[in-house]
Amino acid sequence: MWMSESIGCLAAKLSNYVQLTERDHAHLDILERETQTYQRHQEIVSAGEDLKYLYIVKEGWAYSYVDTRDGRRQIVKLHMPGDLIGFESLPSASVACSVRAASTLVLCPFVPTALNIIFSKAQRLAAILFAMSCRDQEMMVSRLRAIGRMDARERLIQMLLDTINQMRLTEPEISQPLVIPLSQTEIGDYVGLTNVHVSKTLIRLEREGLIARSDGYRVEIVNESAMERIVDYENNHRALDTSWFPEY
Amino acid sequence: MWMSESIGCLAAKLSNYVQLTERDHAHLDILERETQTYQRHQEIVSAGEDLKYLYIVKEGWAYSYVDTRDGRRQIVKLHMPGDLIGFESLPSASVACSVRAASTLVLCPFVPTALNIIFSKAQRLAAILFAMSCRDQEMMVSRLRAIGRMDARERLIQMLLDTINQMRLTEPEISQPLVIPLSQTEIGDYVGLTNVHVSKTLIRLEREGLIARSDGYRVEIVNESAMERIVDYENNHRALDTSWFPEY
DNA sequence: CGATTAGTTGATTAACTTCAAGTCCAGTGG
DNA sequence: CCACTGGACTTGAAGTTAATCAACTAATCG
Repeated sequence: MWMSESIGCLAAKLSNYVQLTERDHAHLDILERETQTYQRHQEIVSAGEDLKYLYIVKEGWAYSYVDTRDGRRQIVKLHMPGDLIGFESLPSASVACSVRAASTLVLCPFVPTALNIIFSKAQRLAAILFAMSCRDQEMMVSRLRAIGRMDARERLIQMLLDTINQMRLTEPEISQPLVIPLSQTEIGDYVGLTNVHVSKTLIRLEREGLIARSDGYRVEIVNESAMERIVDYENNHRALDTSWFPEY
Repeated sequence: MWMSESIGCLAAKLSNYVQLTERDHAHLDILERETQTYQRHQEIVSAGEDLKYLYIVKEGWAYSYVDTRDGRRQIVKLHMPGDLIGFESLPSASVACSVRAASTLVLCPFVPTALNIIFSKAQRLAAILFAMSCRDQEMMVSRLRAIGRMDARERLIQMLLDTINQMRLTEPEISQPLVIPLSQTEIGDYVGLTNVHVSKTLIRLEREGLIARSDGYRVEIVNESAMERIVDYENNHRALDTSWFPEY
């Protein structure tokens, strides 16, 4: 655990959207004071526990997931640097989704009561957090559409586009091929398919010339616009509307 | 359009969770000042439009949905009295989900800039709204699990349990049989199935003695605990943890 | 070097969709 | 009052998609 000298990860992501004041930065620093490192596949919290911490992703990827008793798993969200983890657990104070490291991972844990200060002393920041929570909902809508109404090929295309666009948030000129630290079983758990069918469908996408793969893990999105047309894609990650934010 | 004398619908629902102050009530009244009535199946907003209003449901049911160009539809949420509509559209200021009346419906529209006042003058209420948004996410997690990893029978069971528990929020001792103002096509769009398969599966649930149906629209949940066991159900709609709320 | 994990492949099976026909209304107009 | 219409639901047959099962390959790691 150490003080971060550089700008925080959440602050970095948020400043893509809004102009942050000194005061905002000061409050955000409170949230990003502590860090904790995890290994790939390490379980960070398990569903059902009492909620102790919320997290900001500093480095690496994590994912939230839910299980059924008989072993089926659904991955709910991917978390990349600057993302917030655990807000769906806030209302009931018990963990709604288990969280696991998808790669080597650095998180900044903070206690929910830290929000107290933000709501009372930094209302504009509170509004920003609210907006991020709403944006999460927007992404869940798109995932629901994909899983509920798309076939395997479309689901994987949607996932790849979501992923690259989420990566671009922290690295706008991202270089291909992408390294996606998820096994095909995990990809299947994300899009609601089996690992076998993911394998077959990725091979199909490769034959169609939409993607290229190398080394087993690297994926290149070869024909992004064709893929966007197939799933009628729209990128959610645009600027924030701040017209309803409070002034200081 | 008329002033409401009685307690607002949102206020009524929130007071199931938290003790609202005079001040909270005053601010909530601002949001519930106007009302607008719609007929069953009437379109209230369409995806892609500029966001003009957020809504609170006063009476009746609505649902949010998304379409694909080729006509597939996914219903995202059901909205019942006291629910908030449209928060997923807030970040981008453009409507993310179309909204339609499922029954005769009364809504209270309010402009997003009204949130400005709540965040700056009623921080505790802002925290409550934030908590409601997080709770929405929690429900989306459960829907994602259902649609991504359950078969038709389990999905319908999950939907029925979600529905009755959501109804209990405003009417704790709800009387069966329930009247669910959704066609089987709409139910299918909600759970990611065709109307044909919904029909067959409901008949199966009826034969199994889990539900009973009458009049075409009425559904009775005959064996709720058995249904809860089948889908490993847990009811999200419990008390709110308010320990992180700001004081006034 | 065996042991484990991730991915691929093919055969079989199960679940769900599609298509098409038919029933049972409630509403409409002659 | 009755024929006509359209919507919602049901039913059965046929077709498709994805799951399951099982065997095999390649890579990694002690």
